[in-house]
Amino acid sequence: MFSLSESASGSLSFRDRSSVSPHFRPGPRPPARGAPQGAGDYMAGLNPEQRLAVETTEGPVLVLAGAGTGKTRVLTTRLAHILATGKARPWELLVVTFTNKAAREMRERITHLIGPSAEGLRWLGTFHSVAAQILRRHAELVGLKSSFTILDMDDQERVLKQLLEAANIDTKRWTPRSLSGMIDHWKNRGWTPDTLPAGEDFANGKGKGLYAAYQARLVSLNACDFGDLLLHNLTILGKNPALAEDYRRRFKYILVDEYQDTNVAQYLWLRLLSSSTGNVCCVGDDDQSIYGWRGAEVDNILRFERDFPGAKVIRLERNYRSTSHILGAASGLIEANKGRLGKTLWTEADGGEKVRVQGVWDGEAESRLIADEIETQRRAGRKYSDIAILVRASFQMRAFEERFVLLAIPYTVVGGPRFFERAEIRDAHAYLRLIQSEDDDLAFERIVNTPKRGIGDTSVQKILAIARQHNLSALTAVRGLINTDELQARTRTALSNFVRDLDRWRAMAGTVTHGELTETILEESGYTDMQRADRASGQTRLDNLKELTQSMQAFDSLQAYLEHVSLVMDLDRGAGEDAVQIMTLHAAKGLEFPLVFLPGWEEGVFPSQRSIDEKGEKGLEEERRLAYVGVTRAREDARISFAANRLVYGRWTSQLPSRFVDELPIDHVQAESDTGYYGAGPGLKEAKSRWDDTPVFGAGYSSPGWKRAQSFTASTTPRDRMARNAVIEGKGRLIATGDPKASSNWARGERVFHQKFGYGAIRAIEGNKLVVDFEKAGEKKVIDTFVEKT
DNA sequence: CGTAACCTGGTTTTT
DNA sequence: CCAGGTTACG
Repeated sequence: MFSLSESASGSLSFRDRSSVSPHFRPGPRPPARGAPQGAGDYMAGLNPEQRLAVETTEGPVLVLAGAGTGKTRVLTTRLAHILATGKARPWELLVVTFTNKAAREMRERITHLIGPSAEGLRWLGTFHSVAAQILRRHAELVGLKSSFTILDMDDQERVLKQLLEAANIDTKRWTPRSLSGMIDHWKNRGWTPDTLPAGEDFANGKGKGLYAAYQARLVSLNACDFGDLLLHNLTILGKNPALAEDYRRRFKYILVDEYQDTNVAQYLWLRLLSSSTGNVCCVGDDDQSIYGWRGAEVDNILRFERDFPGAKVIRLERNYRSTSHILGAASGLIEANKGRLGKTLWTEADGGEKVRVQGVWDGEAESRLIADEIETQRRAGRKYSDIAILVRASFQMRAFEERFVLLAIPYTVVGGPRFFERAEIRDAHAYLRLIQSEDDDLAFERIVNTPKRGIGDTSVQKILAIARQHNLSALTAVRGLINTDELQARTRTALSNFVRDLDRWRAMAGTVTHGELTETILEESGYTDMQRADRASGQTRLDNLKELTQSMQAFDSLQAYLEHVSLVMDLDRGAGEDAVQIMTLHAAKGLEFPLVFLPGWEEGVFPSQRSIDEKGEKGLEEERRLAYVGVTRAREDARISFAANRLVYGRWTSQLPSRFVDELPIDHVQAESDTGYYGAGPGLKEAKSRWDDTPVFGAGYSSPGWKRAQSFTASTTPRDRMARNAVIEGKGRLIATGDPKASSNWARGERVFHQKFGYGAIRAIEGNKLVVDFEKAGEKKVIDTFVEKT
């Protein structure tokens, strides 16, 4: 499945030959793709701005590429152009992306344009994989061996937990996870323990010390984490100007994809590898910056012209993906953001369907609505794989999955737990790592008693304590402990068997393939037996392990394989089948679908409460960009929905429609509501409210939800009527009727009835929200339009 | 040393 | 509500 090629210098490049569904291939449509090769031909079909972006090779360039404007095409053509005109040779180009998927796609497309010489693009990869390549060459400058291992988050947290415990810090109050987040954040900003600014801290003054201790521990494990790959680069290049100069001369042209998602460390790294007048081309879209929460600085792209004086800015604004209504809705939405460079997307694809906005009673009704619509579309000839459901958070996925299983609609969840994060895969890797490196204490801990060998926690702790005392690795310590009286006889026997097995496997390593070796280890260690005994999920895990041993065969060294796994490997699962795609909005970036459903546009869900609480206006703007990304994924049809009630963590909560719904320009939107929270105003004739004629939900449906909706429909309180007549105001935007400032006609202590919660008394009034003490359901916050006076 | 009750926290996620 | 982790017991 994976092919590996070794370039002259010994560096490795990987390509995944597995086929990928065509819908995962973004790219401009009208100009024919795959133009015939030959000098100049690669330019055919580019529009003037795209052509300019390709031909402006000298000096700093910022390409602002809006959604669906053919960004990848421009990037690859630009590279082809530089190579075809002989301005540089493949190994003189530095090309960085964020994801492996993007890197892989770029390599494929360049290969398509220029042929096999694309193999020479040694410095094309993710920030992290390129940084890892550089770090392996100079590892000794930061105290590592060039064979260092790269820890994932799990390992990282394990180390941190030990450090926290050693420092007698309450790991409940100060969790390893939050410390790991903190350290990550520091590394993202380019701060080492020495340069950590005052004020940055963890656990009341222990932050700096813990950070330093963690770094020291990593060195002793001959390991580094993801953040270190870049941070160590900064240290090495910063302290060795001659070396940095060397790299600057080497990289004649630098190309950066998704520049809006770079963090400070990545920015500094780029600055070290380029001069301010250098040939640096950054491509991005400030409106699609959605990774601020993990350190991305939109500022980097907003500041580009100041950072690189004389930089040329080229805007790609012609959209080849979506209809004008979709584009209009998305553009209107994003206009509400302040900090942006500004772009106006346009298309020649006029008309199409307006973006449909639908309000429903609850989450269940929402999934029912969407599932029904999918079936309708299916009958009309649309493929399942043309349809995507994009959610803000993964908890929203379950409702759809349940519904789809019920109706036998095929679906795939994109993202989710990753193959290499599964316990069984990590266990197998731990065995391999321990064979590879005696120092890998983390691997030792992981598998010393998996499967059970009678080496319990107390024994392991004792071993680790002794190892630390003598400054030895755990495994080395064990070799000694086998022959002393410090451990119980039974434990010693178990340990000595374990060590003997390890040594035998290590001896085998040279004589058999990695796949065979892994199979032998898993069999002889009893690991497979352990899984076979597990009726519940043992078979799945064994299947996963089978897949693992197979994909390993393609690598010619264990070291190469392990590097690939920790840095590069990701599997395209579920691609190719005809199935509805369910994924988060984040996972959808860069993809496109004919029909896109965007459920859960409710305050608190989207925008998510936390992003607003934690980051205020900045967080809100990022959420809005996320909404923009969501809408612009759609080619023909975008459907937004929101529910009035939702089950969150097992509790019913009343929901307000998202402010983003209000922000959609009315000209491009068709709105409907089942609950009356939004309705058809005078100007929205075509969006006939279902209130007046047909029952809210289709006939034949009979769940409690239906009854609730029915009785709710029948209620005629004044506020209900008001709510139904949602109005269009001001500059042609939908305005929610739930006006927080409307004078309340409720009184504290008043008895009310709620369709879902029953009878209760009003405790407090907050704008249009009431805190009600319900007799059965307890205290709840509800929207006033959903209760009646009794 | 292993299992069962209990508790707690709970976006987004790549490398 | 529910998964994962910790504590309390046998």
